[in-house]
Amino acid sequence: MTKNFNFIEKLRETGLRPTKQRVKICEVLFNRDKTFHFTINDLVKKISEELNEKISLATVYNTVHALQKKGYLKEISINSDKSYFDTNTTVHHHFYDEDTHQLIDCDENEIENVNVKNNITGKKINSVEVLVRVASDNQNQN
Amino acid sequence: MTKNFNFIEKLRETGLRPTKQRVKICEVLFNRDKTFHFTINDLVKKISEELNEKISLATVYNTVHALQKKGYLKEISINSDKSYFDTNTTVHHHFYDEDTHQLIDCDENEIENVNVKNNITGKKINSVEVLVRVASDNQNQN
DNA sequence: TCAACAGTTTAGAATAATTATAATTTATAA
DNA sequence: TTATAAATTATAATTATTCTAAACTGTTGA
Repeated sequence: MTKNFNFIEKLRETGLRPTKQRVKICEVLFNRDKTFHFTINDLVKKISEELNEKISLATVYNTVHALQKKGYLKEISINSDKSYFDTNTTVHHHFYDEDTHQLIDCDENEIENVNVKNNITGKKINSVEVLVRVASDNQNQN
Repeated sequence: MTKNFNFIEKLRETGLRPTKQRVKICEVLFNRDKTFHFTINDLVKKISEELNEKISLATVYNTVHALQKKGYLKEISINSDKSYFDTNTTVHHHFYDEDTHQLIDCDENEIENVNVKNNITGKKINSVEVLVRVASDNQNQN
């Protein structure tokens, strides 16, 4: 049950013109139960799988960045060769599975509040986020 | 006072052949008081500034990765367009100054131990690291 | 309703970081 | 010293991302 109207409204509210492509990208991103973690490549793949459509790479980049700038998406740095995005835009923590390269949200109560006792003078803290790297117990040589 | 012998020994110990280039890179990286945070580009620049030498880009990449694999360097992900490395290879936390794009080590006592209460089943925790993003108080529009 | 215009999309070129290749050179063990 | 395995190098290739300029589309207001 796809409620595109939602997205059209949402996009309009933030001053993004609700074009066909943007609405479709929003469908793929936000019509989900769970948070969606993805790279641009994942997203392009999903679009062609789920919608059977081709949206130009440039448009996907533009749209994702537009959504991010407007606060609908959050960029997450895990490794340096790719950008990950997260549909959960709140400040929250992650597990990163080094075997499968999967990113998993931490439940709020899985990590205690992190207490930063000192800060750089003259600066304000924008976010405090924890990355827990996990891997299967065996393959740890070399 | 450059003690290359140290590096020659150290490299040899871990099974890295102490070539001219590797020893020079080690000098630049490890003959410092403070932890050194750098991108490959920073490093290449430092090499040509401090040693007045040109080491091929490929060699710098290879060497940095070799050092990293052997545990002399640690890779850190802040943003996705570049790899940062850190000569402090212990598990520790960082401030990232979003204005200047500088990475700063947290002192051990600046952040309380992070308590991860739940883990992904079947996986073991490799590291738990905090990134505190800071920025100057003003420029926060858009 | 429709014209006009600004904002979008698009394919493809350009760029930047990184990795691969293959020939040459070097460190080291015998 | 010499053979050989490993390292270095310049350069090409690759990959992720951004830019560009032309074509297209959503929106505004006459």
